[in-house]
Amino acid sequence: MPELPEVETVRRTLATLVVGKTIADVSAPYPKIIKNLSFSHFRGTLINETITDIKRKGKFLIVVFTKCVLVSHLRMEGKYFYKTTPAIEKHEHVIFWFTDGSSLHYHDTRKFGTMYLFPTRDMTLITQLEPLSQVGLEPMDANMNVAYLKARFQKSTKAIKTTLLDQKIMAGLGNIYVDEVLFLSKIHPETPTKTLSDEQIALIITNAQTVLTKAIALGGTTIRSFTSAHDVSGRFQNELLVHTKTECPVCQAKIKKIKVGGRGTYVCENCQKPLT
DNA sequence: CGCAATGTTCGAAA
DNA sequence: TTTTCGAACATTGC
Repeated sequence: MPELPEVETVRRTLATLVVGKTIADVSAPYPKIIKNLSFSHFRGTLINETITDIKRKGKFLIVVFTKCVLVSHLRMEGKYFYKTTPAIEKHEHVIFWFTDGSSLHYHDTRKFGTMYLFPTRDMTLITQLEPLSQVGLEPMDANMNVAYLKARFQKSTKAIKTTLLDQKIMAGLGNIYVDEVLFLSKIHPETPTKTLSDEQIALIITNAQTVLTKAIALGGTTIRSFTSAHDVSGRFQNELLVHTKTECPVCQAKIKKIKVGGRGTYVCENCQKPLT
């Protein structure tokens, strides 16, 4: 469940469940999820730590403890399950056990997710280190504007969809929302990035803000139900205009499914003018 | 059996 | 040297 709105939904849900909890122990049936430390160092640093806040930057979840910070990326299928019974299920790779007997289980069928633990709570410092240092401005950031994107679009011959999926440039959009944003902006996903006009760049920013804000308000998008029960399900899937669709809601033309940068892409070639 | 899947990264090719 | 492209990561479900 991972584009910005889904991660934000997880952040909000988790905050109500685990802020104030203290770690009694940590186990990791699949420690490869942890990237910057050995599991024993990870575990040793977290034991006795209390969660004070949960933040987010782009698609990264940031769990703030008393003296350390956990940065977690869900990639394609990462999920957190809060439990009051100790059973460990299949695909749960890292488990945080709290002193009150409850626990937080990181579940990820494809094992693509990542975790980084920093032994400090200086966010200014952590933000300057990998992986957060690579995160670009979010569409709703006060500093996001046409000049910022234009400077980064300047020399790129890549398809605009591929560029918008690059988190170093603009953070937050993933495969679903980028299709929606380009549809609303009437821009074909294969348009070479550097050929976009200022007006089109402005449209991309406005529409990205609109789409993400609305998706957050609706708790994100839940399409394709993966294994298991408990899952934070959103309602934005009912608002999708092109992604997963077969007919354009504006002109009724048939929506095409193409491949852009290796990703399944939905486009109305009547509303989103193809190149030349 | 083959392919695609809400993501990112790394090596090879251009 | 820099940028682009596609395979790879690991697993499941259609």
